[in-house]
Amino acid sequence: MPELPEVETIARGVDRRLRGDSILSAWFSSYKEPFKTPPDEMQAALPGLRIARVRRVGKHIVADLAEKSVPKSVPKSAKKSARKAAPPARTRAATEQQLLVHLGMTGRLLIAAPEVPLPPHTHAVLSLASGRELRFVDPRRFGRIGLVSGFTGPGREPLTISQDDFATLFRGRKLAIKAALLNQSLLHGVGNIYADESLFRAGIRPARVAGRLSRERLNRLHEALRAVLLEAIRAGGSSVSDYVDADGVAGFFQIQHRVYLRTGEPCLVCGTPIRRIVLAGRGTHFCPYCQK
DNA sequence: CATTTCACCTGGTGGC
DNA sequence: TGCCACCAGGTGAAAT
Repeated sequence: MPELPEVETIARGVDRRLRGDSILSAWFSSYKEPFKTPPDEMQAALPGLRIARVRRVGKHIVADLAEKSVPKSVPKSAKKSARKAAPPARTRAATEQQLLVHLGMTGRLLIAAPEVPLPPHTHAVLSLASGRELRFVDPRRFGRIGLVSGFTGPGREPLTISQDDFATLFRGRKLAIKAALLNQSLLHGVGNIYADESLFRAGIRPARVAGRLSRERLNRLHEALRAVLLEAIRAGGSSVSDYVDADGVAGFFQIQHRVYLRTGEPCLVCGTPIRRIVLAGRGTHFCPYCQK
């Protein structure tokens, strides 16, 4: 399901519910695909960590994990502090762990009570101090979970990149602008829907060579992309709870697509039938009249 | 290096 | 109803 707006919506929902909770234990399925970090490693590392914050980076959901602060009333000094001189500052920042979740095409994060039966294709379950479980479910197994630190994502953020930097990304590139938009090491977070939708709004044919687009057209694309992503985030915000909660998979309240999956239907602006081609291996939808 | 193609999976849909 | 081809919002490895 997930491109930037969906992942943003999910990350916000999980953050609101789980921030401050901590991990008691972790279970992982026996498939190997979903894991970027060996499950036994995660199983060993996760218990005791506190979920400090959950946020989105590109299409990734990042949970910042912190050592559970030890209550001061239990000074361990009596036991061991004498043996090793403690390092002066806890410069933990560099080693701070992050749980990384990529939803692939069909991944879902669910928060449920333990007594709710596990849905089919559940690949990870974190038991939390609050008594709830965070579950990762993914039939197609394109999603990934891993433990990392210092994750910044493969590319630049479409919502915050400047017009100048946006234009620079495509300089000298000979690939189609649509393929460039999908390349996560340039911009991260844009997927097939919002690539098509932003190109439509900017009036640009998906097959145009990225490096040959005028600065003016790139500026228009920059703005169209921001606009459609923000609109989608606003629309998605209303259904976060349905998505994240136990078994409510109501899906997203999506904005109306203007070209995506509208092959043969009339363009909403000029009435010309929307055309579908395959570009960069993906179904690509555009209006042959409005997009030049 | 830049770019393209393809494999990786399961499930839903629509035609026959 | 059953069977089958095709499509799906993702990526990374392999090929070009």
